[in-house]
Amino acid sequence: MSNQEALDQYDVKKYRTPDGYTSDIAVFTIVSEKNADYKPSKMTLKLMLIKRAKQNNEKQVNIEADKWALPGGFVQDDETAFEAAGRELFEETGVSKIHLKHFGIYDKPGRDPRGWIISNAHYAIVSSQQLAQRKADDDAAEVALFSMEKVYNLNLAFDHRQIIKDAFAVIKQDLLLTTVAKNFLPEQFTYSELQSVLLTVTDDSAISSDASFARKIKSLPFIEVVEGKKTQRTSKIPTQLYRFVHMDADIIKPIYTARY
Amino acid sequence: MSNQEALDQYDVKKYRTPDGYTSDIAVFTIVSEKNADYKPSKMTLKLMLIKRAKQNNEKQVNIEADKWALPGGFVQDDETAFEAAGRELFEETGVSKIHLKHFGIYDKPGRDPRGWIISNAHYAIVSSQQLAQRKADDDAAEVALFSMEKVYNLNLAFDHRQIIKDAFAVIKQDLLLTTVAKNFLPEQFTYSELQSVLLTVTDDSAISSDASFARKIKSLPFIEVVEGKKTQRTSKIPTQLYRFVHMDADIIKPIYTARY
DNA sequence: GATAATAATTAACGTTTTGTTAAATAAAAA
DNA sequence: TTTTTATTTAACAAAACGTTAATTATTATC
Repeated sequence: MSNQEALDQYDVKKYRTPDGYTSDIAVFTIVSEKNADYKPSKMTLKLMLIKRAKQNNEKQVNIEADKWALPGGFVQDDETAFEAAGRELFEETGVSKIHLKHFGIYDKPGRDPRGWIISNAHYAIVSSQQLAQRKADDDAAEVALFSMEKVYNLNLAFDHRQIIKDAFAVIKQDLLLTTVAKNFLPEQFTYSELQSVLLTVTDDSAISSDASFARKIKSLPFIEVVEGKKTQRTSKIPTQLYRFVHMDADIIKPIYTARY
Repeated sequence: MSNQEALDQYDVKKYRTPDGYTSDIAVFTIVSEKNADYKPSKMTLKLMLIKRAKQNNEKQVNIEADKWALPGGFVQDDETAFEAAGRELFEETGVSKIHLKHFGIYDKPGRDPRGWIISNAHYAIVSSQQLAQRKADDDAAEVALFSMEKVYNLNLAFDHRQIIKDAFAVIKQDLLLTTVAKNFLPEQFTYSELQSVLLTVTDDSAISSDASFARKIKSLPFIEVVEGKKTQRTSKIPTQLYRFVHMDADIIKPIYTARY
């Protein structure tokens, strides 16, 4: 018998199936408070949340209305959860070509009172300029940025508290173990700009010490000097610019060979 | 209006919903070829696959029959995909309390000819003894272990080729960046046993050099000496045993502070 | 019973990297 | 002209590394 015959016999309704398949996105941005000219700015990692409207598009009372939530929505049957996340993020913020990563599935029975609804969690990295732009375009829904400490005081929808906690853990790990930090930086950056990004998630002394980090950055195989290019963004004296080099494989440095 | 009213108005059938929600498991084991007494054994990382039966439980022609596939099945509406993976693994191998981790979602439209079927990918670590046990109990379905190289020559079901590729990448990364290696080892182990496990996924010279690795293992904060305990499993001269210490937080060593 | 063989472990040592403190630099601000 | 400041280099002792060789404790062999 052929595969086709097997297919014809297959009864798709044999098992109960989910009532919904959704994607949510933890949108991260780094806001930098520029204190003065010729100074590196203090950076803070923030998460964008939206306040759920009282009514949905059909003018009905919205589920989990008035609570803060991750942006997201239902996955269509012609796309993956990852593609849906990209689409929804574009609808919400107007930005595409941003860093987006799937990091987990949230499917505990009862997590959504509407039924058996599965959520795919993603995180995205968007520049604060891009977010500011969106805010100006559309102020229908309330949108705000929260630091890691402030976010847990909010009244959060569904199981978003847990998703957010996991999202912060994942982005912290990725910032330190991969080169995603590049998405928070301009294409060319100074050692202190990269340092500031990393210090939003770590207090490692090898990173926080200027002398150590400025010396170390020159020997990292995934970062290169931009020959002869300097900037005065962060200091009076012209400062060397660096850029990430394209790597086709991830860098994996075993915990068994690190220094402690 | 209350949340309850919102719930009553909510129409669960507004969006098309998936036709199936499944969990698949990449079951890894390490087989060690013991060449002789008083010698460390050569270890190889292998993946367990099952050959899909010609007929399903209802005596119908099975979908993707005769192809090799990851064990798995449908998630029930009272459990998470992760719980389903644990249940299915127990049904399949008879083992519980093994290391199990969700690592991805596979939901590309068309990936399964039966309809819109979403697969949750997990990997599990099972000792080869536990697998050998199962083989003896039930030889109805064909089960076999394949090395990373051999597996890609097989006729694989659905999109399992991609899932397997990703599973190998994830376990490689986890073996080097976390302490999951402990699940491949007895509670107490020699430096060469740990070394052999790591060498199944890396050829890092700091790990493959005996002198370096034997010196280094003593300074790792997540491994401790078992005072006064030695074994002759791997050498004529009694060899020091080590164990992993329980850590409540993951070790994260930034790529920005590593040596290159 | 002496000798060879072997995996684990330590020693030895020159090289590299680190942590730290201090000095040098170059431009702006006072 | 002097002060200020972020960056960068220098200097140097301490730590860690890569490597080769020696030591150890046992089993296997003769």
